[in-house]
Amino acid sequence: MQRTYTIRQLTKEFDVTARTLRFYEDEGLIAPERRGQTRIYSNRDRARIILILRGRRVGFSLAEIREILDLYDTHHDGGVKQTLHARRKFEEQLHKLERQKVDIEDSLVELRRAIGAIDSAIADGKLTAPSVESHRVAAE
Amino acid sequence: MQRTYTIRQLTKEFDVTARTLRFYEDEGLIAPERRGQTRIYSNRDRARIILILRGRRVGFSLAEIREILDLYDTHHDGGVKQTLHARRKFEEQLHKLERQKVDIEDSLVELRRAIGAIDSAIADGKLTAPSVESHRVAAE
DNA sequence: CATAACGCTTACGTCAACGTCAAGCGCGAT
DNA sequence: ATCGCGCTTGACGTTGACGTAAGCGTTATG
Repeated sequence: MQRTYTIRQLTKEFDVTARTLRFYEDEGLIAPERRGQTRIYSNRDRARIILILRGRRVGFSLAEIREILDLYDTHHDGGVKQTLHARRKFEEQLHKLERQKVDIEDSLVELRRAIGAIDSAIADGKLTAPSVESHRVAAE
Repeated sequence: MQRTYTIRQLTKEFDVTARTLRFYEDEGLIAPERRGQTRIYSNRDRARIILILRGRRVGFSLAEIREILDLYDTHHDGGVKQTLHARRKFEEQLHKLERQKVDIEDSLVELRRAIGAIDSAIADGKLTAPSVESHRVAAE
């Protein structure tokens, strides 16, 4: 198991640009070490990137993602107050995602219905007629 | 069942600004009629708005949403080619949403795990100690 | 040793999705 | 008749999430 990664390795693995990874660093989402100027990414950094990209795919803003990452970092060594704050935030995200899941399932149902309708129209031969633009429209 | 709506009614119903609805019109997502200058939204417009907002919530861009709406409009009266194009596009969206659903489910699992961990820490009384900032830290 | 290949910083550019004025029109109530 | 309200059309501003170009240092390869 590799311990460290260059920026280039990660860009290829996750299909993001180096600009993006540096930007995430500027925004405080990751903090790779340096050997001189050069960034050295650890497995921890890599794990965070995976979380970031998944968060991005499900529609979280970078600010929200940063907040979650911070909570994961700090809710252990903070006091009760910090921990309860983290719990509340986690539940917020939870509810947001649950709503989103419903939206997605509804959309999936509709899309499958639309595709099914197209397929049965094709099966019924209702679409074998060429379009309006057909060059055979007047023959028959 | 109401047949038409003012812009204000819709902004209240869906909690969006009038600016947003006008913007969607500029972008070709809806096309309400006019009584003079004033926009009159039909049930069809309203249905499209519902689709737009749900699409937005699940992370589609307005361009993607417009494409889908256009497909719903035109794949009926187009020829076979149009219809098959629509089918392909619908399947693209379908796969995108399925991937997204997996991401969401994974995120939900993690969030529930994190919340569960917090809860058991609390139940075990491992969090009753005040934070570092405590005013009683030196007494004992 | 020159020239990629990779890495860095700084800084301006871009695109989507609206927000935010500014200025004006129609119209029902006072 | 004018007040204010709601609606309208520009047009510029803003925010998030990067893209892109300039310019430079380091490593490796023919």
